[in-house]
Formats: sequence, C-alpha cells, structure tokens
Amino acid sequence: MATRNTINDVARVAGVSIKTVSRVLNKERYVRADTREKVEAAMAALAFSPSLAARSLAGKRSHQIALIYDNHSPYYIHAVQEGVWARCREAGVRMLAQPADVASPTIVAEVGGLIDETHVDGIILSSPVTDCAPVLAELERRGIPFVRISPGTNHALTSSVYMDDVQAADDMTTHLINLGHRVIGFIVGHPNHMASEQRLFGYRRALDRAGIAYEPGLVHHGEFDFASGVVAAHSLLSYPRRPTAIFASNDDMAAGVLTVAHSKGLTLPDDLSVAGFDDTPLAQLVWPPLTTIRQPTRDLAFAAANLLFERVDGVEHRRLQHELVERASTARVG
Amino acid sequence: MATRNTINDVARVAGVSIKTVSRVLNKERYVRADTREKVEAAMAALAFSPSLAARSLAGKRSHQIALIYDNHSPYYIHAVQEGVWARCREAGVRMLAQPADVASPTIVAEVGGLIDETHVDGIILSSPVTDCAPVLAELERRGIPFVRISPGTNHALTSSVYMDDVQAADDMTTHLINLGHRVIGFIVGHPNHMASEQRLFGYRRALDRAGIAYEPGLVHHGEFDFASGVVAAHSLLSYPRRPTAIFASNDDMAAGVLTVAHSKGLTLPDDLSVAGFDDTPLAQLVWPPLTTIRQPTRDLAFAAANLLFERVDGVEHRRLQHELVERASTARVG
DNA sequence: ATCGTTTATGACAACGATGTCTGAAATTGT
DNA sequence: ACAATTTCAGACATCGTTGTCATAAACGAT
Repeated sequence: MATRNTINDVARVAGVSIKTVSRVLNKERYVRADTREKVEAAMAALAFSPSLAARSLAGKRSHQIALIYDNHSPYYIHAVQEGVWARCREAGVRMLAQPADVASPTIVAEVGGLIDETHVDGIILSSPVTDCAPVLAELERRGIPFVRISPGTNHALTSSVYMDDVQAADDMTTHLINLGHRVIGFIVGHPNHMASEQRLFGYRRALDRAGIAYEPGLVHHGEFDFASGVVAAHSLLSYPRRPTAIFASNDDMAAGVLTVAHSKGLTLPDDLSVAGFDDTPLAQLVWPPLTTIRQPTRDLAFAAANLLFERVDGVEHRRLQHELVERASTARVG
Repeated sequence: MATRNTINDVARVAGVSIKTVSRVLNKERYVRADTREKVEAAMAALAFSPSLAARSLAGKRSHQIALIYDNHSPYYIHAVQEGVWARCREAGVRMLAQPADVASPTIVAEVGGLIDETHVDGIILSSPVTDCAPVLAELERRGIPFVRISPGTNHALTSSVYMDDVQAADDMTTHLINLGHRVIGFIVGHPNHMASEQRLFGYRRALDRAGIAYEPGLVHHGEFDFASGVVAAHSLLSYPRRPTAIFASNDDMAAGVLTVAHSKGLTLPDDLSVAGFDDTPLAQLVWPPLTTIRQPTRDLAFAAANLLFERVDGVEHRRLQHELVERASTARVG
C-alpha cells in the first residue's frame, strides 16, 4: 500500500520549499514562472492531491461546502445536487450533501455539528430548510456565508436564487382559462414549503383577473406526493360542480390525478385537463405527458453555488425564468 | 462570530487533559466512570463537535466514507444514498456522495484524488462503477476497504451485497407464462450494467423451462431510460408475432412501453401486459401501476455500509431477497 | 509488607498543510 | 552606480486532534 504523497515529497522533487509548493497550489502571487512549472511538473509526476484535512486545519478555508436539504422528491434533490456539484467541481471545492429534517428538534444542533466538524466554507440551503427560522438564526450567529434556493421568507436576509412561483402559477391558470376552462380545481402543496402558498396565490390572481369567482370547494390541500394527489383528485372529481381541469402544485400530485381519472374511465385530456408543476422527468413518463411549468432546478442550484463562491458583498438575488411546457394532458374544454 | 470550541476548552472545563477528552471521544478503555461523566458534561455544555480535519490528520481514521455512483436513475441513487447515509449516521461517520463517469478516462485519477484529499476510511461502489476494472484495480492497489452493491463480476474480489437478478427475471417471466402468455417481449437494460445480462438470462431460463422457443425478434436493447423503452416498444408492437406481454428490465423503460401502448389506443392490461423491474416509486405513479420486481435498494445500500463498518475478515457476500409485486399492468392473456 | 500487574491519566511529538515573518534577489528610479 | 521598492522564496510556528510513551494510583497475589 503506497503511502500518501505529501507536499514535502513535491517540494523535494521540485527542489523548492514546501511553502513554495503551497503558493503554487493556492495560486498565490510571487512565484516565478519557471519555478511554478517545476512545481507543477512535480505535482503531476507524483499525482499529488493535497490533504483537505491539513488544508482546513492550517488555513482559513476548508475547500468544502455543504448542501442541506429536506425534500422528499428524489427528482428535485437529484437536480439540486447535480447543479451544486457541477459548480463545485469547477471551483475545486467538495460538496457535502446533507439530508435534514426541519421538523426535528435537533436540526440546529445537527447543522452546528456539521459546521464544527467539517469547517465548511459556506452552505447552500434548499427548500424547506430555507425557511427554517432556527437554522437561519444559527447560521447568522456563526457568520457563515450561505445562499438559499427558492426561499419563501426573509428575502432581505441573504443572497438567494429563485423563480417566480406566483407568476408561474398565474401563467398556468391563465393558460387553462384561455383553453376555455372555467371550473378549475387546484391542489395546494406541502404546508412546509412556502412555494405552496405562492402557487395558490398565483392561481387566485389569475382567476381574479379573468373575473372568475374563487370557490374554496375547488381547492384541496396535498403534500406534494402522489398519494395526496390521489386523495385530492377523488374529492375534486366528486364535487358537485365538477372541474373540467385540475392544476396540481407539482408533478407527483398531477400523476395522482391522472391515475384517478384513468381508474374512473375518463378519457384524457378530453374529459379532464390536468396540469402539473416543476417539469420533473416524471412529467414525460406518465400518460398523457403533463403540461407543466419547467422549473430550472438544476440551474438554480448551479447559480446558488456560483453566488456563494462569488462572495458578493451584501445580499444579492437572482431570478431564473420558468417556462410553461405544453404537452398532451391539457386541451380545449370539450 | 463565536470561535470554535476545541478539545482544549472541553479539557479545561472538565479539569482533565486533552488526551483524556480524546479517550472519551473515541470510547477508549482506561477512563474512570466519574471522569468520563465530567468530560461528557463538559462536551454537552460546550456543544462540542470535534474537528474532522484534525482527527483525520492526527489519527488513523477519518470518520468519513465515500459513496461512488454513476447511475442516471434519480430514484435509484436516492435510495442508495438514503441507505448508506442511515447506516453512517448510526456509526457517527460522514458520507461523501461522489458522482463519477465510468466512461471517462480520468475516473481513476478522480477516485485516487478523492481518497488522497479526504482520507476516507472506506468506499462503497454502486453499479456500474462496481464493474469498472481500472477503479477496482486502483482500490486494490491502495488497499482501501470497499464494498460493492450489486456487482456483476469478480465476485471473489471483495465483500458485496446483491440480489439474485437471474432468479428475479425468471420469476417475472414465469409469472407471465402462468398468466397464459406465450409471446413475451423483453427489453434489455444498459450494456454498462452487468445486471442487464443477468436479467436477460433469467428471461431465457424461464422460457426454456416452459418449453417456449427463444425468439431474438422479441428481444430489444434499451438503456434503462424511458426514451429507449419507447423505441423498443414501437419495434415490439409492430413485430409480426406481436407480443401479448412485454417485460422491461426496469420501470423507466416499462413506462415507455405504457406510453406507446396508450398512444396506440390499446386497452391495458387487456390488450397488453407490461412488467417492470426495480419497483421504484415510478411503478406506482403510472397507469396502470406496474407489476414489477421489488429490488431492496435502500436495504442493499444499508447492508453495504454495514459490511464496510464490520470490516469482516476476507470476503463476505450478502444476498437480499427480491419480491414480485403484482399490480394492475399485467393480466391473464385475453 | 512487597512486588507485579492492571488501570488511569498526562506530557509531548506528530499529522500535512497554511500564515507570518524575514531576508535575498530582481527591478526601478535617480 | 546606488538607494528604494517590489518580487520571490524559505524558516518556523500553528491549526486541533491522536499516537506513543512515561508514570502514578489501585489492585491482587504472595
């Protein structure tokens, strides 16, 4: 078992001091071009990778950041991890993916422990941890930089990246109205997620503008999962004023609606239009493929990491565009 | 910004030396009960979390392991991460989730760099990295412990956890035969994954046993994704001897079959039975819900981490049971 | 009572980098 | 040509733990 190559080995091979190797490694000034080349050649020859442990212990940076999430959609988490990871890779920084539970009383201790143990240079929060007040307070107290992906509250607090959930839900509702629908069911998302309220608000705003009265019986509460979509769909489809379209706050719940519709023998989309939200891969795997809102999750995550590395002074917010993707699950009202 | 609490602070508060704190932390012998209690009280009072960087630098262990994957199914990755993470949490070890690309020429350097940078104590490989020969050779060379989840080759090499893919595919095929199907299409998985061959083998074995001739035209090659399922389904459904059932090697491809069937106006499952494999959440989100093989992915991952922590002498293999889950996508032949 | 063994604790070096400081060499201005 | 400045490179302390070794206290056997 070969013993690890250290900065000392590189220094010896290159014929310089370890400090000079360190300078090359960190791209510091005051290294002559030919010296740098010698060192780089030595590093390549030894396949040298510096110990993160030693670097974070001695230096001010750990070259690691953490991504904290508590989200039960594998597709969403996957996209977020992918985006953050891609940016970290460019920056030569390691990403620690850390699941959490916003409902747990120990979440603050866990986040604090993570920071103390790993010395991470910064943190990225994804929904709903973005709006977990105790966690935010703890991060503020420690003065550790962090960026939030799609936060719902305290926008002034820190940098964040987001999309306009209100406008997106408005867009979709308007789209359904333009297809002639007047009785439109809506399934709200998980109460932990601030986006849920915002999407509901967008739905109401579009109805208002079109002069359609808001009808509480057409709105059901779900939890962003398939099962709650099924439950909500059953209620909505047995409501006296049966909707001609159902807009679910995410794709999983929309899939639940499709299943109920199929099991009742409805022909889609003629008997019922169904719309989702997020444009996860699932939207294209179901039948009929879902008309939905493309949420640029991967790009939001990438942008969040970018913002963290830029260390912009003060607070900066970046909004990314959503897009309505029309597929076969919606049609002009029959 | 509070400065980090160190082992020195704990030692001062508890009135002992730092070495004694270290002993308590690592559950070493030779600490009197009352001393241990004093130290533990001090640690709790200071909310002390030891620096992983210092621990891995000074000690032989880093309290970190890496999970390396190259898999394009978010559901699969999610389940694997969950399982490994749960076991790590129990063990007080951090999990580094590391995407990789088995087709990349730099994969060995990346894995080596990961090990050198992070000093990980062990590694868990998931398919198809499990069968990436250069990576396996590098890990062997370094003598770092590793466990593989569902490897396809070199079973003698290291410990692993797996399920019986051949038997599972045989079970499903037999199930379809028992429902009266005689013309059964099969969609093979991604060529990178050894499981693909094994599932094909199980399909053929079941046909043989039932005395049904193997017909190459009924077998199409896919890549474990929805799109390739669609392509394969189109071919199969226009084959002269049109199959009454199609068995896809995973759920995503099965979803592709469903979509093609729906778009051709077939009534499911009466006109066509469809079976999947894996029992990812997707299986229940599509219509009709898929009859599939439940692969205990999360438990396999948990067991893999367990095996790694146990450091069993030599090589150990653990097989977990699969299960045929019958849902509405399969029916007796019409 | 004495000795040997086990238990319990601490002093100090070491891990592999970076930060700080110091001084030599190269460059610039006059 | 000389002083002042900037550039370049190394010596050494340091980060927060664990490993090794030394030693004191407690215990058991004679």
